[in-house]
Amino acid sequence: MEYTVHKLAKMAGISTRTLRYYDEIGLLKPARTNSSGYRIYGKAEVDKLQQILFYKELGVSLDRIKDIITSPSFDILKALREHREKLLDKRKQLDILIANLDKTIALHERRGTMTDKEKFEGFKQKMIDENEKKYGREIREKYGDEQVERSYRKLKDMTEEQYAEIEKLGNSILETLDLAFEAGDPEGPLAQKAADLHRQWLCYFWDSYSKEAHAGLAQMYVDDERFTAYYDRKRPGTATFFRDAILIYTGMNKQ
Amino acid sequence: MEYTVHKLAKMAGISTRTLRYYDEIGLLKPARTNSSGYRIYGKAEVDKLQQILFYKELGVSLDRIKDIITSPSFDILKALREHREKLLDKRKQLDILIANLDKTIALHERRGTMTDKEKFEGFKQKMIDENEKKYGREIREKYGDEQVERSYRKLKDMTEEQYAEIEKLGNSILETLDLAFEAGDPEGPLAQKAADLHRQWLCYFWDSYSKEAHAGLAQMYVDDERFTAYYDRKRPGTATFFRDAILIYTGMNKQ
DNA sequence: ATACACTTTTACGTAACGTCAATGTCAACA
DNA sequence: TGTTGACATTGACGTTACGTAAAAGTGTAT
Repeated sequence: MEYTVHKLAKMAGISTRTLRYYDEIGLLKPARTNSSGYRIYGKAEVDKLQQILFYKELGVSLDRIKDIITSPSFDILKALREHREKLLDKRKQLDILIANLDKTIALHERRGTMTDKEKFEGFKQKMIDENEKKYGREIREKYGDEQVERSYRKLKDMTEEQYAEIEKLGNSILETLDLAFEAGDPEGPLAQKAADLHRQWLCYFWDSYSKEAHAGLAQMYVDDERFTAYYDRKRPGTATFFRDAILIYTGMNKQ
Repeated sequence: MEYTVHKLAKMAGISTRTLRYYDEIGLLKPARTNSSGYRIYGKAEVDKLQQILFYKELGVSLDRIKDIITSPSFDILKALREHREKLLDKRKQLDILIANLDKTIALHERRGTMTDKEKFEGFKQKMIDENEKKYGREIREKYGDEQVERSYRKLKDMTEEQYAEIEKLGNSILETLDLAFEAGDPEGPLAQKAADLHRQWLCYFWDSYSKEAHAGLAQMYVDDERFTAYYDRKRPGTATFFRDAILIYTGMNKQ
């Protein structure tokens, strides 16, 4: 059975242009051409086209498809696995984009409905964005994408009162921590109060609190110089002191 | 503060080419050019570039960004929502691609580790079991216990090469059938090729082939909803189409 | 004979730049 | 003051996988 471009294209559900293109790049050449230069495809070409379309459906580039179907020694499995990795990366990127879009849409929505709170909302969004930009990777690596997503969603859904509460809490932590640092004892009541305030603060962002995660975050405050700089900005050593206090608070200090 | 292309590009983390391109398409024109034609950007342009990059991060096209930032009446929310929908579609497509890739990789892996006799045997046994569980009774009723026993024994005794061949045949049947169904003619070459492949496939299981049995099985593909569901999973009507093709192939269509 | 369906090659357009190439400008140093 | 090196300009081609003409020839039916 022989086919002209039109027939083969219709059968395969593609355009004649595509067939001519495949001919042009040497992916699928016709069996022969007739006296008028018309392309004539045979059975073998139909099979080959089937294969090509199969891999194309998987999102493989024509270049790679060429490798796959022309050289029999080509490591198909490896190529497919690599391709899979690429697709996974792409999807991750998409997820991030969608999450950001959601945030942006929420921002615009609120701006449209609540002109009064515009500034407030803007600030919240900015805080999310900045947080993401600064610590996004580390936090994501340590706690996983989902945890971060939930945390952000929680922040987005907060009421103004809750937000004010968080801010107040944050200030309390710093004040108490300063006093505690002056007292010098991470086991003392002030240091333990600071740790407890910090736990409360965390609970605004985490939907499940665990001593282990709390202790882990405390360790990060010491390991990551940006956190350290933040807590040490008044007096060096505060970050380490705070970590010790939290380790004692969580009971994670005895390993 | 005024910036030349290089400075602004470095500050924003993009290339100078990008800035020139944005100028070219009228997305971001410099505040002025100096006597030598150098592009000079001011504070307003910095802000605008920030906006542009923000929307770009969201995956919005430069064309749309232009709309968004140039006309203040542009319905940003609507545009963002539509964009979100597009991204969701894209992700869905990606998920399907990945799932198909997984299946394909699994298939190739099985073929690759075919030398490992254990896995091969295990899979063969699994196939027999599944077959027995699914269709055992019907097949036994229609063709008798002995026939089924012989068929299973045949499958168990197969060599790896034969087994791979069967798998390949099975896939060929489905692929060819799909194409044939699109072509729409059960008498056509593709449909008849599918029927012929199916006969070859059957001959791996039956130790005596007959047109009558083949036609009978084809009818069962339509009568039994599980077979129908299998062949119709892509496009409804495929099972019936396949039966018709086989009836023509076996010459059993004129009763 | 004419209409109509189909074929061919050639070539530009797509999105968002990367990457030369050829040429001009500016600040600094010997 | 001349030269060097870093920076600027415009112009143009390359990228993917075709879509979409345009111009011209071919096949078949009426």
